[in-house]
Amino acid sequence: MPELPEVEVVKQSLDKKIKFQKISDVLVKSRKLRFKVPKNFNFFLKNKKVNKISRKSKYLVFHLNNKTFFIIHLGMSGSIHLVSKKKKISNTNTSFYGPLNLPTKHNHILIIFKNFKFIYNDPRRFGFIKVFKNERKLVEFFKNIGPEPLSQEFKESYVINYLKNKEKNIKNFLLDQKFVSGIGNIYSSEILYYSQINPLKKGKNLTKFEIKKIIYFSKIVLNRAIKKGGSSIRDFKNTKGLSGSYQKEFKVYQRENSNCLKKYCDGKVIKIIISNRSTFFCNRCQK
DNA sequence: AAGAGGCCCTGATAGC
DNA sequence: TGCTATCAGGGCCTCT
Repeated sequence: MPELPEVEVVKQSLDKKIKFQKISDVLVKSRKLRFKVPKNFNFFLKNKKVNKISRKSKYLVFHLNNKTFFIIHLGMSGSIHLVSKKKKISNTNTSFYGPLNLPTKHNHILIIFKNFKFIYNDPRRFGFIKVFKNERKLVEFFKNIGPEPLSQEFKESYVINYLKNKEKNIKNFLLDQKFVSGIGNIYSSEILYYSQINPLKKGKNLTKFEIKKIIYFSKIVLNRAIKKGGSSIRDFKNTKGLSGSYQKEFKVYQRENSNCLKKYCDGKVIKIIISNRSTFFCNRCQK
């Protein structure tokens, strides 16, 4: 689920609520995530304060007061819930992502604060948690992560140089976190729709103008999605309020066989599989 | 070295 | 009702 906009929305909500709060305990119900939850996770967090939460790519980064860090990646199905300890769970449960009601299954990690519980839920267990003893180790972990699409680094000269002579198609490049970090399967299709580029087009064949459009619309689409609280699909029918609404603005994603929404284009949205991932585009106006 | 494909896991949904 | 197959928003690893 979570691509850059969703993780950013979670980060913003969390930062407000748990900044400067002290962790009183950690309960690991299941260590079996994408990578094993470290054995010292409880010891590492207990009695520390969360100074800050930031986002890097699709990772949430928790800055602890003794200059150590831990990160959470939500994988495909991870979500975070804050539950007030004082009032009844059913009334006060706050979901920053996913269903408003707290799931009963797959609540793998509980981080206990003074007045609330932080719950990491992840049915598919593709998410993971890692800890870092110092900033150097954290930076080392992120060394292969490419520039943020919303940053100045993601600019024309960088992209032109990167895609030069590359056979790989642009859809796969947008999913390649080493090239640009934070874009996933939904937003890659949406960005290419706005850019009017066929997802199968090879990196080396992109024109300067097309590269400009990709950079421009990456920023537009992602910023708009953040503003809309991210996208909630699959479970969006039974979520309210705090879940995102950008799915209402999808132009191609999950719109297979529908008419292209571009003015004066009478094409249809088609779905193809690229590297085992569904890809949606208009075969008339995306060239 | 670059690029394609398999795989980790559970749940929802479609089709029979 | 119940079976099986297919598909999900990610990314690491292996193979060519």
